[in-house]
Amino acid sequence: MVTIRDVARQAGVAPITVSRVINQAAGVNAATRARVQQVIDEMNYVPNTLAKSLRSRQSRLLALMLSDITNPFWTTVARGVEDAASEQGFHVILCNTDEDPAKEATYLNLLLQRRVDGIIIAPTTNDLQRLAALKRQQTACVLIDRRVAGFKADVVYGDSGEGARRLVAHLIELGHRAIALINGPATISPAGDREAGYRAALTAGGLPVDDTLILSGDFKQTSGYQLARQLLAREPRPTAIFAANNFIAVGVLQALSEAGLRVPDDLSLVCIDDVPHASAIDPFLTVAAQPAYEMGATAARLLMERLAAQRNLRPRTVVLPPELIIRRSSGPVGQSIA
Amino acid sequence: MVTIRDVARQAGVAPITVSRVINQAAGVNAATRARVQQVIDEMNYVPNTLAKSLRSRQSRLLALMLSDITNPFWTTVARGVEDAASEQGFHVILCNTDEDPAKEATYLNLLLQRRVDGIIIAPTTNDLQRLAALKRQQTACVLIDRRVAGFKADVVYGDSGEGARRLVAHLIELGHRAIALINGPATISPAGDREAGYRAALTAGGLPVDDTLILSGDFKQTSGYQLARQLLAREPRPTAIFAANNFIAVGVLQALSEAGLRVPDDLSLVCIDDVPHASAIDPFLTVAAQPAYEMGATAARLLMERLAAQRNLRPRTVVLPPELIIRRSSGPVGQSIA
DNA sequence: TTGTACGCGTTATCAT
DNA sequence: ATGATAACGCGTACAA
Repeated sequence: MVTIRDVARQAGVAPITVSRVINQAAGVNAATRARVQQVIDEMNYVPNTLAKSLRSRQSRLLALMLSDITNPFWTTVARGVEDAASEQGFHVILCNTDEDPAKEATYLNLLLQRRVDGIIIAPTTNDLQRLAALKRQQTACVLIDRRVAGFKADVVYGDSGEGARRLVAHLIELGHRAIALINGPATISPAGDREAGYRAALTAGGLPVDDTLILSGDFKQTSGYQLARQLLAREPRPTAIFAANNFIAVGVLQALSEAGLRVPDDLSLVCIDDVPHASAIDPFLTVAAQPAYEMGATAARLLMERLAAQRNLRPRTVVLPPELIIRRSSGPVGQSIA
Repeated sequence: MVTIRDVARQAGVAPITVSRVINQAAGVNAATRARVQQVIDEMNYVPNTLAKSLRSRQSRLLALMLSDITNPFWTTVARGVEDAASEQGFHVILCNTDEDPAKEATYLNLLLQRRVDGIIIAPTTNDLQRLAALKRQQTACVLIDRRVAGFKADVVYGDSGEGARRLVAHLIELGHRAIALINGPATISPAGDREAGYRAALTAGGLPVDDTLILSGDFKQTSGYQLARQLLAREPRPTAIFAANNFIAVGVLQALSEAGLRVPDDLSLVCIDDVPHASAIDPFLTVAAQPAYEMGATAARLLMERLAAQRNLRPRTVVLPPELIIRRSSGPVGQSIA
């Protein structure tokens, strides 16, 4: 493998001069620069980022730790992160935690060893302790989608509380009174936000909150499916379901389909996070779409800004608004409502 | 930051001994090992992978270059790669090329500088020259989903030619005779395979091939939408459309929806690659699903196996079979067929 | 403008 | 079983 020394020898200059040419640093005679550049090309010299990083103490490597790259929401976040990062020559390591704290810990460990410059993470739990290693190693960090009380870091999340409020208000406006909530795990902030928004909307609409209509599982299709089955077995059954994310909504649809029920004729369904291509496939679903791409890009930019800053920046919080997408006015409410 | 020397000094041993403890190498007295380990824990020592990689000449870093992380097919591939890699302590850098050769070249360059151990790539074109740098730098490589004639590397792809054949045979069995193909760019091998499968199925079914029914764009929704509109304007219009991938199919659905046409009543639609959650949303679509997760995991394993091998392995090719998923027998053929 | 000397943190090699 | 030395490839600090 060709090294900077080989190039230097061949060009008849010192290694540092080659270094200056590579990094487009000032202080190199134009003629010298041209000659060195030519040798670089001729020899197919490829600078070694590893050595450079070791020396400069920055890897230009970010990590994105999320719960499920299969979910279009996270996919879009990842794209936002990746685009923003590559604009500034950063690379992104992708890590799937699967909501598993053990996996999360293992990854975190390895990433710190690798000296990534920063980590964008959607923590599996709101446990402050789990992120302590980041502080110890002084690795920059941005929380995405999920807040962790007491953890000093930049935070980027969608205002899903507001999204929840508007979705439920929409249902109330359509005449629904028995609106169920199928939520994710209470240990992460968006679940709390969404339940709060749900409660606020009911109260604002003059409706009582029926705690038995609030179910909690995780943010996956299976969970949505199982909890929906529980709801559908009730007598009378709710006339509308608010699914706390897109995968839960898909699970609900699966349960409805099995029960021979249709949306919106038999039951209304709304959720947080868009279901991509839903409009092309079956445009019934009203959703509060979070600006996933923006969330990712914003997180990456905050992180890189922090890395570039000379002094320590104060932790910043960015809350992005959701977009309500009403694909079809949910039509008449089903029969179980008087 | 604590270094291996700091630990060594504190534990009263040489750095190399600490190294042996970290790497669980043989040749360290149990008592010494325990003492060193204790110091490591006390001092919160985090080994520096950068330095390790520089010295050992391996980064335990893979890269995955694909065209669109937004497509569920690629998402699933990515997950397979990531899972297989992390099993062996490798990290994965994710790169979106957007089918843009310039982006691809830029990424490739940066990845080589970073000394990634290997690259899994779905090349934007079948241009051998574009991958020459990989050879020069002797960086291991696995082609995924797309072959490049003359490029000596492991290849993993789905047998989408067979998938195409079976899908079209299915349509013929249902009585269709005017079956259109909306394909991706001819410059990449899966597009060629799918057209070949399409032609083979028609011929085997005793039907003539009408070249005007074969349209080619790219593998994105917009392309599928536009080409579908062209097809629908024809008189008589085809009774079935074979979309060469899932995003094209979604574009077709969009066009159909705008035209007030329904699947399968007015027109049949089949495609390569699954549309996730389609079954829960509207189970009409017959697809030939490629084993995306397996493809990713296989590619990663081939790559890591090659890295671990002492000697040079011959290039290997793995072709994985598609799975035909018939979500609902496509029902009676529309009226435009006699 | 260009160059010399050294260090970043680790491991390979060889020695004890 | 343990250690001394050098080297991986580059950039900083300082010198010329």
